Amino acid sequence: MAQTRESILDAAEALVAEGGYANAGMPAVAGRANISTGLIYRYFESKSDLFDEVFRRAAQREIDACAAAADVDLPPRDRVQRVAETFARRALKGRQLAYALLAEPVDATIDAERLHFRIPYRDIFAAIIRDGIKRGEIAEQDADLVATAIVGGIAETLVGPLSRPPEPERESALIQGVARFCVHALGPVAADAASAHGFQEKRDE
Amino acid sequence: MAQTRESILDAAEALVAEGGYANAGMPAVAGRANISTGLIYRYFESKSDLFDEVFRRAAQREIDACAAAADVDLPPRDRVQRVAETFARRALKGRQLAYALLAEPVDATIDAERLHFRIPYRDIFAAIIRDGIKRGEIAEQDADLVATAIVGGIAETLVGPLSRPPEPERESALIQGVARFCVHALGPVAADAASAHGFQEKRDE
DNA sequence: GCAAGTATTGAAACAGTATTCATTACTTGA
DNA sequence: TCAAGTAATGAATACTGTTTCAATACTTGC
Repeated sequence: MAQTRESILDAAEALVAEGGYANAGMPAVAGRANISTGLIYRYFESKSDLFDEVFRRAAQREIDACAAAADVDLPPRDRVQRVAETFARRALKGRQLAYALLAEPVDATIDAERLHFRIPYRDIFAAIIRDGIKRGEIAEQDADLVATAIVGGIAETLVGPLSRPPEPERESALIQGVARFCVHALGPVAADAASAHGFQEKRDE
Repeated sequence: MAQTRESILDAAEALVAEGGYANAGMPAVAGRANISTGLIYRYFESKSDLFDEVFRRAAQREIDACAAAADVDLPPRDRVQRVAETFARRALKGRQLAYALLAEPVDATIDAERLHFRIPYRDIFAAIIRDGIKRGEIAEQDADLVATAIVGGIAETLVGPLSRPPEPERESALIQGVARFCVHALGPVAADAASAHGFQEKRDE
């Protein structure tokens, strides 16, 4: 029954969202789903098989939300800002799950899944950057590299706060700061506007 | 004998540098150091105790090198660039060890050590940024946040290349790209020079 | 050369989980 | 109601390394 399969996935995700991956052993998943341990193995080859899917589903929701934030008719810098804010805001809402997706130590196999998870983020930013370069609003540069660095920067900035107890009063400043960082990382506007007026970029090319 | 202790640390680090943490079981460490497995436990409480120290020592060398790169009488943006280049260049040289320090999945206890490892890097960048703000060469902003994001950006950018076979011909572009990203992340020069001439920053404060 | 103390050995014990599988309980079509 | 087939159980097992410890070999002071 496909319903049982879903309930296993839901149970596993709920456990991760509550206490992290460390909290999600197979007996615990089974208990949460009101089934026996052994039954899980009729639906999933192995534990990493199961959690690969758990992480992929959770990641996909995040990525969809960011893709939606990117899908607006605004200048590239605004779109980068929107995506960064969406990423950060949602992570701070789903703290434990976000932490598990971003940083919690897990098995090597699942860690591979986590690396995949960052690629769609990178691609969202990279697409915006390429568009910005085409329009002349962002200087020529390696879009993939900068997009990767932006994703890393956001993640690193969030890991600290996510690993500590929530501090709601600081969240808004954090989100703004992260977004600001991302826009800055795009570099100054194309050469005509900035470099002629004192923006120091002599070492960049 | 303190010499035995050293040889254990050296053996453990050598194994990590050759095949990653996964390659460094206690019997392997003992074999490499030409002692018995049990003896390690007269010098170290536990495996994570041992590897905490291995990682700390290795990290300290990297941090010292970056601190030295930061310790020059140059404008803040140049200093950021130097540190970033040093970080990236050294990581690409000591690939396997750098990967273990930056990203390889390890035990939860050792992972904590890895988080500590990034703090000194953050502090190096944060100090430069504060100095730059004081001098008016960098716009007012949360120095710790930006420094954290920069470290995350560098790390994320390196993880991919470090996890794949070396491609020496691309390394120089990678190092330059990373450094460029870091300088950009500092934002435009203070308001008087840039914002009056078209650099878009309206959403930043 | 002999104790007393210290370093070293390595095989065996242990721990924590994932995984299996013989058994039992359902479900369904005739 | 009864088979035949499928879902489900959960205690036993397998596995993967770390950690222990009784036994042994050194070292050093007397």
